[in-house]
Amino acid sequence: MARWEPNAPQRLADAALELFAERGYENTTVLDIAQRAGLAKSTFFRHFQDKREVLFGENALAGPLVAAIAAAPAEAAPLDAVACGFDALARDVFTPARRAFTVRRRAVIDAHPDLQEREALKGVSLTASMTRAMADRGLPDLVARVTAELGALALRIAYRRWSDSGNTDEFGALARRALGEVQAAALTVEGGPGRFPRP
Amino acid sequence: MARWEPNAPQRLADAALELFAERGYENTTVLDIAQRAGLAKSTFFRHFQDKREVLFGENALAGPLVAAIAAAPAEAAPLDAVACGFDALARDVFTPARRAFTVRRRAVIDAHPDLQEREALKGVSLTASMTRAMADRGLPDLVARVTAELGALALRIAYRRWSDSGNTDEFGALARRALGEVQAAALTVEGGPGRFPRP
DNA sequence: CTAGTGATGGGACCAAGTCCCATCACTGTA
DNA sequence: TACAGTGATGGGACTTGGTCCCATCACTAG
Repeated sequence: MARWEPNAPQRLADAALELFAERGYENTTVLDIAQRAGLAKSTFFRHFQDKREVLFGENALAGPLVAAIAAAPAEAAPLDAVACGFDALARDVFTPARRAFTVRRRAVIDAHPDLQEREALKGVSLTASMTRAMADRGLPDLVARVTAELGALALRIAYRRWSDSGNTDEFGALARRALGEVQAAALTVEGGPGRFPRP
Repeated sequence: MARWEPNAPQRLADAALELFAERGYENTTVLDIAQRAGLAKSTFFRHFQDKREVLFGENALAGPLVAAIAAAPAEAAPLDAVACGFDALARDVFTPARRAFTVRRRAVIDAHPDLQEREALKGVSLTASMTRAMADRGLPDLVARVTAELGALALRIAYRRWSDSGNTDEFGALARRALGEVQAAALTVEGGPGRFPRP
């Protein structure tokens, strides 16, 4: 069924990002956000669990990522399946059109610990989803977990670079590069039975 | 300088854990906690940043861990330095005497998302500390980061097992075992240039 | 005995978040 | 056209987390 003005959640999220960027997260009231969106405070909480969630509500990450990992060839190595997931994100989520939004959002989150805390929780949740996805591919639990941790690390690195206003590479390239770097670093950490730095 | 009744923060933390365990985190107000500790609400916020922090205030993890990693032999492999850190935790923090407390705390945290969110943030912070500690040992940034992530994973696994009421092993043994398992899993993930499962 | 110091008590105050109910726009049906 | 039903909204009352400020208390040094 339609509404007066459609897309209330989107309008709220836009208003929130604007206000957070203008005067900061602390100096912005939920009432402020709702009023700028032309809505009431109670309507805000009908669409978002709390004030922080307005910046994380989309959370369209886990879905495409898990689906693409599941769809990766059965014989693909663990981190290759992760790479398939990253490709899906580059295609469906982290598109060039959304980069400007992400850059602003990044700055807002970096400016307030409450938002960083929520981001940390989202990260844990996403890693758990990746772990399940890898386990569903038949990997032993711990291997799935390590793969997910390494993948999550690469994703954070790539996302951070993509959110950097000075960077114009597309997300797919950044993600593949980050994954390769993490893989190389992991090999160095293990470095066979030897020690680091090698004599 | 002394006070009326000493150890206000400890009394508050004890009262909070009791009340959270009795009636749940949601059904316990800060006023309840303060009154059970024989203090005022404003005194609670003088000792803890917020209601969640009363369960995390100690946070004595990073200090000993970082110090022991720094003190590890210069020629030790990255994960061996991490193992030194775990030994320090077993000696100074996760002592048998504190296990009962940890078991109760674990149950409380597992019962409420707000506390899990705070725990996630503490985890990120601890991983960052480990990353710096490894970087200070001269490791390249990414190698330090991967080492810290793998170490943090092993720590979470060991801590979870140690907090399990059915387990009576000392923390040191659990940590060493977890670290070995994570290392083995990481080798499987990498598995050289090949694929998994290997044909 | 007195002044200084640090911790505490307690109340006013703001904002987050919950709850509930009236109201509005729209839809399908008679 | 009239009317009931549905889902989203408005708005106010209320609880609680969290901040701020100031008076007060216990203890200590002189």
